Amino acid sequence: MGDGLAAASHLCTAAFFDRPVLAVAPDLLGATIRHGPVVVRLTEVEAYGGVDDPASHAARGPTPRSAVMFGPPGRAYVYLSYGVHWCVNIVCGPPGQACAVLLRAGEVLAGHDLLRPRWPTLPERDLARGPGRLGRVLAAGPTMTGTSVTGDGPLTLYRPALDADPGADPAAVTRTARATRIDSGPRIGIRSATERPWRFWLADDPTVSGPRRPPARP
DNA sequence: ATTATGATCGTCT
DNA sequence: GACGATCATAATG
Repeated sequence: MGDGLAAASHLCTAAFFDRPVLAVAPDLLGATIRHGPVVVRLTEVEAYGGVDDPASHAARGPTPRSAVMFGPPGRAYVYLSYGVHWCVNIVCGPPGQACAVLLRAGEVLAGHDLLRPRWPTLPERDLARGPGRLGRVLAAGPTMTGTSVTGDGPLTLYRPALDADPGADPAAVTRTARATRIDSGPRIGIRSATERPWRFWLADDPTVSGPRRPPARP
């Protein structure tokens, strides 16, 4: 391959996403997502709990927009944020639960030739820092909604390089093989269910968009 | 460094 | 017609 992906070229399977969203979300940290020549290592995600989560777009049942989340896991849900930014989620869990993981930030590993001319002054660590900018470097758009991220669509997700056993059962892909600590805290930019610490990030990673320290324990 | 504001449009009421 | 799972820019301490 020659682009640095060799150590991380294990596809995330549909079974990887067919687990509780609170298990999938932290397991996506350190994973890489690719669209064409652009590759990003994920450093920050948020879990959304579907029908039981007031902060989720799926909270009030299926609508034309949220319908994809009610379908099978491993597909992309792309929505327009504030009329400006296209943000990427991955559907998780069994059909009907409408759980998803919002990809919030990452480190660009490949594709600089394409990206750098378009944002010549943006600091390296900011290229995919925040869900809007991450969606931007991935060229996310509405037509991506419903496409699979397990190999057949424009977006492809690869398991973390440190989870290197190709035959491992998805349920065994845990933090035990991970070198980096994971922190968690409240999700960003929402007004309900703010008590749920469902935002996850790689501790001390400079590409994380929000607060990099977990809230103080009372 | 932090804070304020405009942009901009699909989605749902 | 109102409201965002946000970001860039400008103004201010």
